[in-house]
Amino acid sequence: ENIFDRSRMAPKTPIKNEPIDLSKQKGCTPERNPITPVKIIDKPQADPWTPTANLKMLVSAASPDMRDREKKKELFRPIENSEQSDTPDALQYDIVDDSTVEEFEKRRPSRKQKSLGLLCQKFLARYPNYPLSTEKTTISLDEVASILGVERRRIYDIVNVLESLHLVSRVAKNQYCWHGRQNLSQTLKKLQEAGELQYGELMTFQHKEQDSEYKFGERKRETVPESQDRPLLDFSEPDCSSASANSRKDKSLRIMSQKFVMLFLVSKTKIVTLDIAAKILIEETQDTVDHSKFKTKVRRLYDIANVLTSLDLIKKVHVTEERGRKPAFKWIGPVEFSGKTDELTGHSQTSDPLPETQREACARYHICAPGKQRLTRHASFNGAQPCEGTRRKVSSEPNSPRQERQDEYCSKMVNLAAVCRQKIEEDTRNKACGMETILNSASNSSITTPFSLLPVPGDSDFCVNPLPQAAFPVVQAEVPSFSLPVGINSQAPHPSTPAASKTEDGKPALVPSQPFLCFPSSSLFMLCGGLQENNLSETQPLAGDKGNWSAEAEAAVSPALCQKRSSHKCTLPSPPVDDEEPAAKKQNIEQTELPLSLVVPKKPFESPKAESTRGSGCPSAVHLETYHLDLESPTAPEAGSKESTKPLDCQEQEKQPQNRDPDEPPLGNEHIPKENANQPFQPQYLYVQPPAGLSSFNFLFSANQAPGAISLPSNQIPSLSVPCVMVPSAALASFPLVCSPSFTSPLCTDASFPAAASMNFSMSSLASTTPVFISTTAVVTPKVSPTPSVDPSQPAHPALHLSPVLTRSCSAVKLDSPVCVGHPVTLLKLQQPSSAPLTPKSIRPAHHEAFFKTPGSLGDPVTWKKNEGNQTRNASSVQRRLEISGTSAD
DNA sequence: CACTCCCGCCAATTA
DNA sequence: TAATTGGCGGGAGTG
Repeated sequence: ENIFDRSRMAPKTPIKNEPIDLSKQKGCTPERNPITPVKIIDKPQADPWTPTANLKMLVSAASPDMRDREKKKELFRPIENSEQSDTPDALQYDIVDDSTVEEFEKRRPSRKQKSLGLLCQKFLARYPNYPLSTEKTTISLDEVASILGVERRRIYDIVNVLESLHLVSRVAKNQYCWHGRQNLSQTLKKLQEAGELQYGELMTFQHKEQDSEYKFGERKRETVPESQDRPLLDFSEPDCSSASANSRKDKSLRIMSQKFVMLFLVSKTKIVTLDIAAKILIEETQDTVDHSKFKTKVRRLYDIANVLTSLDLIKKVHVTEERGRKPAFKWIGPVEFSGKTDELTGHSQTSDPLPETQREACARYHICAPGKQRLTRHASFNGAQPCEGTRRKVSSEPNSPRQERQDEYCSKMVNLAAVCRQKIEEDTRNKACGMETILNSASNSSITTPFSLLPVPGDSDFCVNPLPQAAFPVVQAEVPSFSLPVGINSQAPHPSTPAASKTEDGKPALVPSQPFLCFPSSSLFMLCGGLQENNLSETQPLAGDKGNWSAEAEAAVSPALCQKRSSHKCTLPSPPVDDEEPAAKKQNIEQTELPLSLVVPKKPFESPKAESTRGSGCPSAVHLETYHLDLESPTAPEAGSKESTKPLDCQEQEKQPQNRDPDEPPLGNEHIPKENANQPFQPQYLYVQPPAGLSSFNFLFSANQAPGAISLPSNQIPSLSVPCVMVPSAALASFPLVCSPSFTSPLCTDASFPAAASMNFSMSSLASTTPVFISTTAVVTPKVSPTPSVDPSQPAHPALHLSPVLTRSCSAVKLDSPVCVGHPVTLLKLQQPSSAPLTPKSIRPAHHEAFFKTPGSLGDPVTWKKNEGNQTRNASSVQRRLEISGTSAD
C-alpha cells in the first residue's frame, strides 16, 4: 500500500509533488501525457486505501468541528490533499490563488469539498487564464487526477466541459492542451450565433412568455434540433475535441455543455432554469420526457453548471415561478461579442471574429477560412491548437472513426431536426398563423415550385423560416437534402485550399460544425442553418401533410426538417403543384418534377465518380463528395484569390460537366437550355446575404445551373433554375464561398454564364420585404438585386467551396429526409431521386434510421439504420476535419 | 423532503 | 485485450 501511496503521494508529498506539478503544468510535458500509469496507481489505492477513503472515514467519523479543525490543520491536508487539491495547491502556486476560499472548504471532508465546482477551480488554478500563445500547455489527465486527488472520472467531467468551451482541447489520449480563455469569447460568440439559430425562437418565446416554462421547454425541444447543437459544438470544438473525443454518443457532456451555454447566450434574461434547460436538452423529440431521463439530465446539468460556475460564467440563482422557486443559473459572463474576441480572435484560428453580423462573418469566413483550414491541417498546430492538429491528422484518415463520428453527428442532427420539425409543425400550425399562411403558400408552392423564398421582414426567426421553407420546396423537388453540422470555423474548405478540402476525401470540405442543409436539387442547393432548415422543412413538408407548418424559430430543427421534407418530397413525388400562391406558384412551374429530374441526373453522374474516387467518403456522402471534388478542385485555386473565381468556374465546369450534363438536361431543358449548353455546368454559386429577416441565411446560387434558369424574366416570378444553396450565416462562416464581385444582376442574366462567377444577392435585395421565389426552373425574383455589393469581400467561388461541403450534406440529407419524414417509404422515394443524383451509397446512408432513431424522437421504426451510422459518421468526420483544419489553421 | 450532485459501475471506444 | 472515456443513475449529503 505504501508503495502505491507513494506514487500517489508524490504529489502530496512536497518533494515529489512540486516537481511533478510544475513540469506538467508549465512544461506541458508531452511525455507524461501519454503515460497512463498514474491511473493504475490510483485505482488500487482508491479502492481499499485511497486517501479519499481515509478522508471519508475521517470525515464521517469526525464531527463537523473536528473536520474544520482538521482541515485547517496540516495533518489533515496531506490526506485530503492526496485526494483533493489542498496539497496540490500548496504545491501548486497557482492553485492557491484562485481557490483560497475554496481550499478552506476543501479541507473539509464534506461533500462540498469534493464538489466538482471546487475541483474545477483547483484545476483551473493550475493554469493561466490567458496563456501565452507561444507556449503550449499540455495537461495530463492522470497527473491532474493524482494531483488533485480525485479519480480520473471527475477530471473527465471537467475537461469535457472545458473542452466544449475550448478552454482545452484534446491532443491525445490522456493529454489535453490548455488554451485558457483566450478563445473563450470567440467560442461564446459562435455558440451564441448557433444558439440563436437553434434556440432563438425559444428565447423569444421565453421573453414573451416567461411564465410558461413548459412551453418554453417544449419549444426549445422542438426548436432545438440537436443537429444544430452539434454543429455548434463542432464549431466550438472543431479543432480539438471533435476528432477523438467526439466518439461516444451525441449526448456527450460536451454537447450538453455547449447547448447549455447557448441557452444562456440566447436568453435575454440570461437566466436559465434547470428544468427548462433539461427539457431543452433532452434529445427526445417529443414531450415524452421520462422522468428518469429528466433527472439524469438535471444531474448532468449540475455537473456542467458547477464547472461553468467555477469559470465564473454563471452563477446559481433561483427563479420564482408560478409553481415556486426553481433552481436556475444566471449568466454572468460576457454577453456581447462584438465580433471579435480581442486577443482571442487573433489567436484563435478558426474563430475569426464573428464580428458584425453573422452573415458578414460568414462571408468572411468563407473567404478567409479556407486558408486557415488548410494551414491548420497541414501544420500540426500553432500555439494553442497544436493539439488539434494532431487530432486532425488522426481524424483525417479516411476511414477513421472520426468520419463515423461525423456521420453520427449528422444523423443525430437529422433526427433531432426531424423531431423538432414534427413538434414544430404542430406548434407552427397552432401558432404561426401569419407565417403559416406564407409558409403554406410557400410550401405548396414549393411542391409545385422548386422553391420560393419568402422574404420575411421582421424577426430573424421569421425570416429564417421563410427562407427555409423556400428552400424546402426545392428540396422536395429533388431530393435529398442533407443537413450538415454547422461548421463553426473557417475550416470550410476554401477554394484556396484544395488540399485541405480534399484532404479528407472531400469530407473536410464540409464545414464540420455548422449544420446546413443541402438540397441537391438539380438546380439548387440549399444550405441552411439548423433552424432555418427546420423552418424550411416545416413549410415544405408536403403540402398535404404539413402544409401549415410555420417555419418559426424552430429552425433549429431545420436539418431534420429539411430532410424530412425531402423525404416528403419523395413521398409526394411531384405533387402537382397547386399554385396556391400566385407568385410563388408560378415558379413552381417546373415544380417538383423538374427539380427532381434535374437533380437526379447530376447526382448520378457525380456520385459515381465520387464514389469510385473516394472510398473514404461515406457512402451516403458520395455524391456529395463527388460534387465536392469537382467544386473543390476549382475552389481551391480560387480560394487563394477571390477573383480567381472565374478560373475556378472554368475548372468546375470542366469537372462538373459530367454532373451537369445529367442535371442540366432536365434543368437546362426546362429552364436554361441555352445557357447550359453554352456553359458547362460550373458549380457556381451566388451568395446572397441574408436579408434582414433572414439574418442567418445565406443563399448561394449556383451560377451554373442557374444560368439557364436564371434567364428569368424579371417581371414574373423570379425563379431560379439554378441550384442554390442556402447557408446559414454560421455555415457560411465556415465556407470558403466567395461571391463574385462582379455580379451585378447576375440573376437576370448571366449568373449562369460560364465564366460568370457567382452571383451575389445583396441582402438588401432579399431584404425581407420582398419574398423571393426561386423556381427550379430558374426564375429569379426581381427583387434579387443583382447586387454586386453583397460581398465584395467574398470571392465568387462560393460554389466551389461549398460544393464539397454540400456534397456531403447532400448525402446526409438524403438519408435524413426519409427519416425525418418518418416514412420509410418516403425514403425510398427519396432514394430514387437521390439515386439519380446520388450514388446508391449516398442514399443508403440516407437511410436515416440512425438519424431518426437517435433521439427516439420520431420513433422511427425505420429500418435503415445501417446507413445512418455510416453517414453520420462521415458527416461528423467531415465536420471534424473542417473544424480541425480551421482551427489548426494558424 | 427537495435539491444537489458525488461516486463509481460498466459500456462504448480507442490504442 | 487492455486502457481510456464517459453515460448514467443510485443514493448520500445539505438545507
